Amino acid sequence: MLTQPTFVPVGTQATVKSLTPEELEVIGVEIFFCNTYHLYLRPGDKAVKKFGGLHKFTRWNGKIITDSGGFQVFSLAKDHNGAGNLVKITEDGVEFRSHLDGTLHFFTPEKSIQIQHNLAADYIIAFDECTPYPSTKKYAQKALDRTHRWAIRSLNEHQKLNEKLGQDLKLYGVIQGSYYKDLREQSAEFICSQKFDGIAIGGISVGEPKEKMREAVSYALPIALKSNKPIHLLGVGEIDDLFDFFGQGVTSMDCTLPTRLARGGQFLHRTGDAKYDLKNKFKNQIINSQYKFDQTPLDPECHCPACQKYDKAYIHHLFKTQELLGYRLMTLHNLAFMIDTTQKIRNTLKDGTFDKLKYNWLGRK
RNA sequence: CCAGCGGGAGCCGGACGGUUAGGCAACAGUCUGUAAAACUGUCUAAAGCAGGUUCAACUCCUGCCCGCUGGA
Repeated sequence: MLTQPTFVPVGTQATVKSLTPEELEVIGVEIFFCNTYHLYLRPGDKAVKKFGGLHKFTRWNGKIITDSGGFQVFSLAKDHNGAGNLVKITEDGVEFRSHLDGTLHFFTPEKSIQIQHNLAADYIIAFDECTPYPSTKKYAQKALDRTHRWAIRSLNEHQKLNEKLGQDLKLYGVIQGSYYKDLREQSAEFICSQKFDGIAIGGISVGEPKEKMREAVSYALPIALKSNKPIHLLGVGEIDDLFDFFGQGVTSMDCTLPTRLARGGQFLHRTGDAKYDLKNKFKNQIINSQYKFDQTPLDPECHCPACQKYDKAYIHHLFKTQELLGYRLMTLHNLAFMIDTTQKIRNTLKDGTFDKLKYNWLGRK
């Protein structure tokens, strides 16, 4: 299991977009996140199984964690550019309409776990329902109870398959409960009482104000910590989040942000002793005209291959011209920035200077 | 010199006797378990020039100017 603060990049379709596994290794990535729903649709979990699992398929020597498809219960249910509702939730499971061709698919907790065992990542996640923000308490309670029943079904199926297939995958249970204190506590108690290998906190970063997100975590985290199991935050990863949550004992978090920001043209950086700027949040747009003649690296202190060799003017140009290399260099850099920052947090948590580092970065405790 | 076609934002360009696109570029912003190399916003002005017809002209007519193509 993961034992120290780890940032987990997202590689939904068995690839961290634009980078090779070798490049991930170079910048210090230890693990990335794949998605059950997407890989079930393409190339199909059976196909991946035939290839010998995700590690052999991708040639990635590090760790892999797969999400259960639970987030898609939330994501595909949202109106997306006028597209209709693609999911239907029942006690037994969730009916998905493929976003690719509209075909119907039904995920039960058992099915999600079966797919994940076929994909054969190192860590897998119980099937849950990620409730939207805002949700009424009545609905949040109903969804939570259902998620708990699904948790047990996931756990049972998982234990069965580990035994049957001679695998040793580790399973995370997911705490839900929306933004209600008692529900979060109730969920944390329940999930921690089960035989999960790790505890994930989900249903956060779904469009709520950041304060709300911190609150939701604060309800569940103290209980989760008592379990002495690794704690994963699902879908969290702004720079301040790394400090706030790793600092409180969270073991890992995954987030699409650094890779997605990179493709959107925003680079993460910290120049000198700049305090956390609520406005720019350590990021800037490389396509802005101010960088056209800027011959300094994205971040002068960064040791990633992109920063060692290339300057902003060049990457600015690559983005202006929509050249593929631009997306690659920016992704490389943003991930390296996340990994390096996490490494600093690891180090200072060990030597007792974490608070100082955090204050230095964020200008607050 | 003759003929044909054409002249509209920085560029391309549809339509149309009324209220009048759209795209690109430019500039800025947004993104937290990826339906995302995406999305949003700003720029929203004019019709080569001079007349004419009309209640109303970018649109129809005349002349001139300029460009492209073809022909002498």
